[in-house]
Amino acid sequence: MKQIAKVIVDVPAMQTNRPYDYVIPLNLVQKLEIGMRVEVPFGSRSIQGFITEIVDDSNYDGELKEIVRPLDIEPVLTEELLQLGKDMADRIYSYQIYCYQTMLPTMLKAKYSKEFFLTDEIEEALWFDLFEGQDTLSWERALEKGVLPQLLDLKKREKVDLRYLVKNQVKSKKIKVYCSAMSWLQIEEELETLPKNASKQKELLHALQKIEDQWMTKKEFQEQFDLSAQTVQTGVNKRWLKEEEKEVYRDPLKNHHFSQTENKQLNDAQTEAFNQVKEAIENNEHHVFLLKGVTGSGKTEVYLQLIGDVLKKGKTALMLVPEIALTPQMVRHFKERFGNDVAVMHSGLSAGEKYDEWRKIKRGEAHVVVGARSSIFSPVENLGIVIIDEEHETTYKQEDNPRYHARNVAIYRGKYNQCPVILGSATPSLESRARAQKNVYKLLELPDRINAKAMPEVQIVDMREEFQENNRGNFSRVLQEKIQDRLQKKEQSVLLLNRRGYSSFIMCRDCGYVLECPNCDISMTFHMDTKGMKCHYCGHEKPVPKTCPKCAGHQFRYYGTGTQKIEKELNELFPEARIIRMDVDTTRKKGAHEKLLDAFGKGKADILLGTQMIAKGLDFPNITLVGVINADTSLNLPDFRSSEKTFQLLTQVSGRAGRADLVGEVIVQTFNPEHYAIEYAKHHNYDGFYRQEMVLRHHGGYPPYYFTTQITVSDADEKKAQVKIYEINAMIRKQMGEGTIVLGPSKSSIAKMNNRYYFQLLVKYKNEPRLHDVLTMILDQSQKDNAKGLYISIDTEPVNFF
DNA sequence: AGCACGCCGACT
DNA sequence: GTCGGCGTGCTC
Repeated sequence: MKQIAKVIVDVPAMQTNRPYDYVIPLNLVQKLEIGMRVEVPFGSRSIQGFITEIVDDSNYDGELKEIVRPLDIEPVLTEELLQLGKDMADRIYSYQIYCYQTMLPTMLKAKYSKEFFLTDEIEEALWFDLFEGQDTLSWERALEKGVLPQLLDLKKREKVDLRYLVKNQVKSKKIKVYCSAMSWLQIEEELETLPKNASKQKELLHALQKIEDQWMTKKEFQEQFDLSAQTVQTGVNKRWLKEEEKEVYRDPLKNHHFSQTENKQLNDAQTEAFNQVKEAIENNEHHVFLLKGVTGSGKTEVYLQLIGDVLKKGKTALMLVPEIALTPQMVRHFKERFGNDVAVMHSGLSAGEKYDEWRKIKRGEAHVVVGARSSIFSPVENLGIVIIDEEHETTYKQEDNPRYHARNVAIYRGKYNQCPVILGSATPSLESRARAQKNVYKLLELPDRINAKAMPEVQIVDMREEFQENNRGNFSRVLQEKIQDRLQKKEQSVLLLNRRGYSSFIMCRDCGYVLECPNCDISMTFHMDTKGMKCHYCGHEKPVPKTCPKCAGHQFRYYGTGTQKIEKELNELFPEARIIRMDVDTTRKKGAHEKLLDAFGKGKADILLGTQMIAKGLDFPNITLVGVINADTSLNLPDFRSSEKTFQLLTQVSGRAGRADLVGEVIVQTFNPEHYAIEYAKHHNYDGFYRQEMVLRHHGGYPPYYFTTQITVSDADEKKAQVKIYEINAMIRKQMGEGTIVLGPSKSSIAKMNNRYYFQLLVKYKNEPRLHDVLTMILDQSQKDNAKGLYISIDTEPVNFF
């Protein structure tokens, strides 16, 4: 019987966000499966697609085309992931094709190209001129040579034609391995014929007799039998050794050795939490647990033992960690417990390494996946538990299309697989904590640090007083004293620079002019390393102006506290101190992050100065002082979550001090010492903060009391974007019910980015069954606008407000 | 997203 | 009268 494949094609548009039917050619009938990538003709092109279904007949009126070829031998998406992608696209107003592509390593994304080829005889001179003696000519090359019009003309006269190519990028790493090419007897004969003084070669032959048909690399050969590279090469040249290519995984951790660790004894609270989740595992029940444990309360050990439990049942485990917390230290915990059964996925891996880790998971060679946001899509089967550590982190929400939240995907997969989901945090998001309050999630608490150590003492320093006392620097006198004290005691200090929502800029001293990016509507950032100005949004760079563009003044004042500036100040205050600076600039290179932390851990520096990235996963015993240089830059952002984020950050860094037998101390410098987020952080009082913040959210009508959806319109023409947002605004307001609040429309706070103008609208609602249809309709109708360069984007539950 | 088809202005 | 601009709609 004729088989039809339903295919989601690689065309990201609302009109093509549905399966297209294709005939499966006879020779592929048994070979194609759902979840495979295929090449299909689409219009006049040839593109990639995903088979989502295989059926017997089609409703399509026209003539069906055939699938050209499969791009995989095995499916790359499981049935679960296919379903997930479909549901997800609908919920977050994205396209299925975007969702599927996000689920896969970039290596599995097809590359497209097109080339000209001859269909008829043309003049030899002309052919040579155009095709340079080749059969085909790529579109790019034709463009480069400026012969595109000529070729298009030939195409019109049917002398040449265009061919569309879909290139599969998949490349496996291969290494050469060697094996003896001779039998024992042959080797004996060979030994006879060798001259007496060929002692090394004799050694090699004896070695060959020992290994029989075992394959190994040259290097392994050398090491095992203590031979030189030259000797082995002689063996290869004399054909004593045969050569073969073997596919290997790129192993980013090959130079690391992990010793096995055993389960640690759990304390009462840990045991209680463990048992509750274990029960869900045993009964194959889906529950969401909110594991609230202060820093150092041993959440990780609970995770490890639960994963161990899941593995014993023959199932798999998914563990999500924020990208910046995915440090070698963190990974080590898992590798030490589960060895090679762990696959690690993070942004530091090359495309090839990511693909290999992905394949290990896909083939069931790794049953535990530890990774950042996108690892939630790992192709694991038989899922037994999903853990999201630091669940409050906003990095779990992807900021561009598809705008998914890993936490929601986790819960989806937990339901699908009937397994528990654990959301862990010392400072849960208000949303999650509120759900636990309503018993939607089960609350599990680890209230104490494992070693029964008290939380560090937090001292708040009022920087306004420092200013009045004429201390204009970034270090209060108290903090200076404490740092000096640690230097003497040979203990380590960590200094955090809160850079959220913050940038350094320059201002004219005469007229107050601030240098702005010509493409975007924000001030440009001054960079110490290049001594130039840079725009954070579009990357535009220019030198610091000599004179003010507005008033021609010569004097500029440099504002802001970049890490480099603080480091300089620190150097002047403590010339003898050894400082490690950690920020985007010093950690850009691969492995730099690890190196710096490692150096600090080994005591090669006295002070670690850094941005947000040092707030997590730092676990060194010798740190007894944590200083927060500017607690409140994140407090005054136009974002209803600014207090929550500040509280989380302060609590997070406080946990870094004094974990071992040394007492920790925390100094928080601020201009708002009486702010409740800072007050509650000082007392390590999450519950107090939660209650107060909930009251404010209730008054303001914000999550978790309301759901939010943001609609953004952008266009190169400000007027067009504005007209469109008002149009949408009118439509939404007409359709929405009583309890729904629509804020805006308004200009985005960064109204212009990359020469595009942004307008937005925020819908706050408790129960709005029609919203989904209205928004889907708006997207359906946006096709023409899209073609003209006007974009509409819909963000459900946005986490960052511009 | 591309690409073809189709309807209007500027020109050989 | 034709070339080519872009606006519109379709792609199994």
